[in-house]
Amino acid sequence: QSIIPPFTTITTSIREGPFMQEKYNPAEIEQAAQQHWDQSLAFRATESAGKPKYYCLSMFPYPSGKLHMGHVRNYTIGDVLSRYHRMRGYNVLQPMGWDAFGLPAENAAMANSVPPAKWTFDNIAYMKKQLQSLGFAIDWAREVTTCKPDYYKWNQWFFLRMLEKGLAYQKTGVVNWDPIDQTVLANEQVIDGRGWRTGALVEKREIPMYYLAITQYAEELLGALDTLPGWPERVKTMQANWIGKSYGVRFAFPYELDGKPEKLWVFTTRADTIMGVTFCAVAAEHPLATHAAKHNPKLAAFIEECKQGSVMEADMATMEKKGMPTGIFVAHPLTGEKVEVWVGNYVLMGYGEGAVMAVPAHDERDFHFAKQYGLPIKQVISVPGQSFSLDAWQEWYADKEHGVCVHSGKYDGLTYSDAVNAIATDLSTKNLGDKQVVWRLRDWGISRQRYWGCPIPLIHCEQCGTVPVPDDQLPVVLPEDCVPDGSGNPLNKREDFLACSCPKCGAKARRETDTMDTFVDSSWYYTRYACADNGTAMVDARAEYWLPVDQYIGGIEHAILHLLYSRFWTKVMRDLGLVKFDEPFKHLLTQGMVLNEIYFRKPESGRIAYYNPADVELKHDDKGNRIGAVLKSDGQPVESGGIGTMSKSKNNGVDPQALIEQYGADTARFFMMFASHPEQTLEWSDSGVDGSYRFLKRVWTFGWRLKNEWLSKAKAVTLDTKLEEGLAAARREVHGNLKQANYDLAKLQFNTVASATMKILNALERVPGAGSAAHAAVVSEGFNILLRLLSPITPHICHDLWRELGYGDDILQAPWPEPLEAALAQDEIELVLQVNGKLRGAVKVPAAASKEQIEHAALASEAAQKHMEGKPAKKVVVVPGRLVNIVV
RNA sequence: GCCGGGAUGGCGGAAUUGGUAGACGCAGCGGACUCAAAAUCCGCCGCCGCAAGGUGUGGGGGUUCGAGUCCCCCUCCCGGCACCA
Repeated sequence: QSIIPPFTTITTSIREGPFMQEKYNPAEIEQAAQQHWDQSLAFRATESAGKPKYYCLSMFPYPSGKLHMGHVRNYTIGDVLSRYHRMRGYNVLQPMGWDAFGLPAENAAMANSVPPAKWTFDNIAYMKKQLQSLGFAIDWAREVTTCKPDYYKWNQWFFLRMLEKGLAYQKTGVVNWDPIDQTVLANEQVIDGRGWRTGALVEKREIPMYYLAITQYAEELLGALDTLPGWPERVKTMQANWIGKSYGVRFAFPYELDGKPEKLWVFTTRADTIMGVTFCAVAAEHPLATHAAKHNPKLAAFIEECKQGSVMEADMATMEKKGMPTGIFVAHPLTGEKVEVWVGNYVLMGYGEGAVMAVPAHDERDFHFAKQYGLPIKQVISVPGQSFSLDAWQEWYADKEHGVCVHSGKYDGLTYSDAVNAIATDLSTKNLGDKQVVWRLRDWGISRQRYWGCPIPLIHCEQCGTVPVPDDQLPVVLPEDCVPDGSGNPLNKREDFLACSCPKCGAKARRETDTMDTFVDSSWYYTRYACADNGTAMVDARAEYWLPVDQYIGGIEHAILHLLYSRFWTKVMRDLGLVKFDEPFKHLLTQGMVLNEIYFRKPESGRIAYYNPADVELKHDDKGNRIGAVLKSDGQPVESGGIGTMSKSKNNGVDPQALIEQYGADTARFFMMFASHPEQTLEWSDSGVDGSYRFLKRVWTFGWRLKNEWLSKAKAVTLDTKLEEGLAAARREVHGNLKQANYDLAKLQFNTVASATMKILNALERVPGAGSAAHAAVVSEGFNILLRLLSPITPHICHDLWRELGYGDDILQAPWPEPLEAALAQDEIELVLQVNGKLRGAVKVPAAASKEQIEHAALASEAAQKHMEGKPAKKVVVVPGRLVNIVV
C-alpha cells in the first residue's frame, strides 16, 4: 500500500533558511519548468540552424480517451532521445499529432449518442493536456490531426495521383458480412465466427473496393531492407517473410468443359513433386466449383457452407480442413493421367490462382486431407536411410534439401533444383507452364464501408461511370455531425453529402461513401510534420531538410503493416517527385508492450467478470511465494488469468493520470525507463514506482545539502591533484558509471542508464570526508554529472537543481557529460581466480602486469595452492582485466 | 496453423555479447531514530547446509579450460496474420 502523500498535503516552501532543505514538491517544480520551456519556446524547431538535424518521432496516438501506459512508455523513450541529442548538439525536431479517424469513435458514438467528431476532439484536448503535463519536449506548433480537412485533403489528392498512375484501382474483395445488421464487420467485430452485436453467423461477401498496388513495389520493399541497418533484425525478418518472395512454377491442368478446352492454373514451389499429384483443390468461389455445383445440390450446399465464417487468415489456417469432389477431372500436364478436382475450404480465392495441386505424399496438409477422404498417396521423393509409410506424416516427406525424385520416370534421381528445372522446361515446351516468381504480399485494399474516415474522392455518374473529384474541389469534406447506429455507413443517408454533379457531364451524380483505411492516414503523417502549415501543397522543401526520420519509436505490434505501408507510401511520393528520400525511417526502436496481471471470476452462469489488479490483494506464504489472490472489497478469492497487455476488456489497465498526480511526471518517466529494456515487454508493478520516487527525493535532498553545506568549499580544490584513495575511488565510480551509461545510451538501453544514475548517487552519498574542500569538489563534480545524465529522463527536477546550484541558467544548454580517463585510472586491479573453471578467490596485480606476471601471481596465491591440491597446472588461461583460470 | 520474439531469486530486471550469475530497484527480515506511527538511515537477503561446501539462469542433450550467452531437441508465454490501432 502506497504511503506517499499526494501533492495537496505538501507544506509551504522553506527555501530561506541556510541549512533547511525544501521538501521535494514535484507539482511545483514541474509546473515551473514547463512554464519556463513554454515561455522560452524551448522546443520550437526551425530549419535554419547550422547544426546536424535529428528528427525524433514517436508513433502518434489514437485519441481513445486518455493516455495509457504504452503511450507514456513510448513518448518517454522518444523524449529521452530528443533531449539527449539536443545536449549532444543536434537540431532536434520532436512533433506530435493524432491518428484521429477510426472505428472506436463510431463505437463510442453508438454507446453515447455523441458524434464521433465531438468525442474525438474532446479526447484530443484531454490527452494533449496529459502529454503536456509529462513535460515532453514537443514542438506543438507542428501538431497534425488526421480527421481535419487540412490533413486528409492530401490523402485525397494523393489517392487521385495514384489513380492517374494506375497505382490505385478497383476490384472486388472479400469482407465479413453481418446478415442481420446488413453491415460489413471489422475482423475485431467477429467473435468465434459471429457478429459481435447480433450474434449472427458471419458470411463472406465480395464487394467492389479500391486497392493500392503495393505489390508493384514488392521487389524494392524487400531489397531495401538491406539498406536499413538501423532497424531491428526481427522487424526486417518479419517484413521479408510477409512480402514472401518465392520462386516456383505456374502451370495448368488441361481439361474440357462442355466440349471446349480449358486450363486449370495452379502455382507450386515444389514442382519436383509434380509426379505425385493425386488430386487438385479449388476455392469455393472458383469458377470450376461454381460450374460443378449447377447440377449438384450437395456440392452447392457445401460451397455455401464454405462461404460462412470469417475472412481472417488465422481462422482459415486453424479450421477443420473439409472438401468435396466436383466430379470434374483434369489431365496431368506431364502424364495425361486423370486427376479429380475437389473443392477445399482451405483454398483461398484471393491468393494465387485460387486452386492448388495436391501431393499428399510430400505436403503435410495434403497428406491429412488425403487420409481423411481416402484419396491416393503416391511417393515421388525419397531420402536415403528413410522409409516411406502411409501410417503417419514424417517431417522428411517434405525435405527438399536431401530428397531425390523416385517413381518419377525420366526425373528419377534428380535433386530438388534439377527436378524443378527439368519439369519447368518440359511444361514450357508443352505450353502448359513456366517458372514464376510469386509474392505472398497482396495489394492493399483501402475501402472501408465506414463513416469516420477520409472520404474517397470519387463521384458516381450514371452516364460517365466513376469520375475522380477534380483537384480544385478538394477536400471532399466529411460531415461531422453524424451519429452511426450500427446498421451500415450513415453517409448513405446524408443527402447533403451524397448529392453532387458529375465533374464531366454536369448531370446529377452520387458521391462515393466508402472511406479510406486509417492506415492511409498514418502512412505519411511524419512527412506532414515538416510542413503542417502549408495549405497549398502536401509537402514542401522543409520535408527535405527534416526527413527521413532519424529515430522512429513505436510498438512492436506495428512491425509489419504500418511500417510496410509507410515505406510503400514514401516510395510512391518519391516516384511522384514529391520527396527525394527512399526510406522514411533510418533507425527504428520497437518498444515492448506494457503488461499487467489479469484477475477474474467466472460465475456459474453469465459473463466472466474481470477485476483490476489495483483492487486485488495477493496472498503470500512465509517465503514470499504467491499462494492466492482475493478481491479487496469482499475478501473472496479471484482467479488469476496470467498476464496480458493492458486493455479495457481485461480491466487490467493502470491510469497514468493517477500516477502523475500522486508522484509527478519525473517519477512516472523514471520508472518507465528503469523498469525494463525498452524493446522487452514491461510488467507493471505499483511498488516499483515507490522506489523511483524515493530515488528522486534523495536526489533532491542531496542537491540541497550540496548547495547549503558544501558547495561554497568546492572551489578551493582542483581535481587534477592526487586525491586520497577513498575520494579517488568515489570519483572512479562516478566516471565509470558515466562511461557505462554513455555506452548503454548508444544501445538505447535506458534501464541501465537509470541504474547508473542510482549508482552514482549511492557513490556520492558515501564519499568520505564531508566538510572538507576535497569532498566538496568530488561531490559537486559528481552531482553536476548526475544532473546532466539524468536530465533527459527526469527533466524537471534536473532543471530546477541545475539552476539552484548555479551550474548554469538552463540545463538544456549544457553539454553532454563525458568521462575523464584520468579519473578512471587505477594502479592495481583485482582479477578473478578460477581453478578448473570454479571461482576460488581473487588476485591483486598491478594494472600494467604482463600475462606471465599474472600467471605467476595466480599460481603463487594461497587460494590456488589450496584448490590445486599439489597437482601441476596443465594450462593457465588469462583473460586480461578479468580473470585467470588454472586447469589441473 | 504460419511468421517473429521471450523465459534468469518472492518480484522487475543486470551480466561490458563466451569469462565472478543475480548489478540497480521492489518486497521481506533485523536494527537505529520516535511516546507512537509515517518518513529517513544502517545491516541481511538465490536455493540446500550448523559449517566446509554443494547447487543454480524454463526442460533435455552437446561444444568449450570456461555456457544465461553458441549448437540440436522439447515445453510454456507474448506480438502479428492484411477491416483494432
